Amino acid sequence: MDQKDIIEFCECNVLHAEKIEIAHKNLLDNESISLLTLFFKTFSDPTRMKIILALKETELCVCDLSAVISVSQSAVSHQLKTLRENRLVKYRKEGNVVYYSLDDDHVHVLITQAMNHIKHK
Amino acid sequence: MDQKDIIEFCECNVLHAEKIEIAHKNLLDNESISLLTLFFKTFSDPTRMKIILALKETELCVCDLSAVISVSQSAVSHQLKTLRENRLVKYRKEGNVVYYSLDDDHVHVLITQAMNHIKHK
DNA sequence: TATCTATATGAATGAGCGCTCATATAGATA
DNA sequence: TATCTATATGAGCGCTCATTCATATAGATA
Repeated sequence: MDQKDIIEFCECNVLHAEKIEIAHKNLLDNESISLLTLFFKTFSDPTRMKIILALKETELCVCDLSAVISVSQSAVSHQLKTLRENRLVKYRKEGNVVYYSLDDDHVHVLITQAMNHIKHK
Repeated sequence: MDQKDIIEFCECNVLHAEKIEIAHKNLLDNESISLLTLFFKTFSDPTRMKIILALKETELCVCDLSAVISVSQSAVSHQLKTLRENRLVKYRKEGNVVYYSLDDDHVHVLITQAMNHIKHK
């Protein structure tokens, strides 16, 4: 997209060409934007956040998770599916019990940083 | 909440008391969970993400933002309101032009880390 | 094989939210 | 003062999604 196309989109006239050019360089392609926002969306639900926190140190079966975070088994299963699809949890089966654990430990680094950000506001 | 209350919530019986205790210690209070998930939710919308990326190096007026990310002025204004309420952007007025900038530079550290996480999957 | 149990999943529902459209507001200028 | 411009905002619409409820599935046990 060149400068002319950018400027023609806007309905007003107070455009700052140099700043726009700088800003434009920091944008990402649509696929990256999509991946990024979907990633953050995974952390934007209380039930999923509780699951991730609960799994910080130990694996848990679905029943354990349901009990610890006080959410119905079905709701937990639905959210585990989302977390699985986003590769944030993995699981192992033992009989008909399924044990879930974090697929990526350093996810908690992100959460901790977010927490610090909130506290300092 | 004591162990008994936790266990009574669940409808099945495969509970692992020791693991549950460990998991329970890592949970946060409801207010912290709410703050955390709301924070992440702010980053889960493509328009808001584009605004944050565009403001990485330079301030921009609403018109610039609208042009750079190819979103209507009204939609940009609505999302800027959300970003303002979450203290992620600040603004200064000059006449009837409003210049927005990031209120917290190290937000980009979080985004970069999320990006790395996605790439390594 | 028949049943019990742990988990998964489809459908339906209701709440949240991002957009558009119309309009309000505030500052600048004639 | 009257109008023009940049931005803000309320209402309404359509879509997404988290939950519940009912049921399916798979492994274990009798």
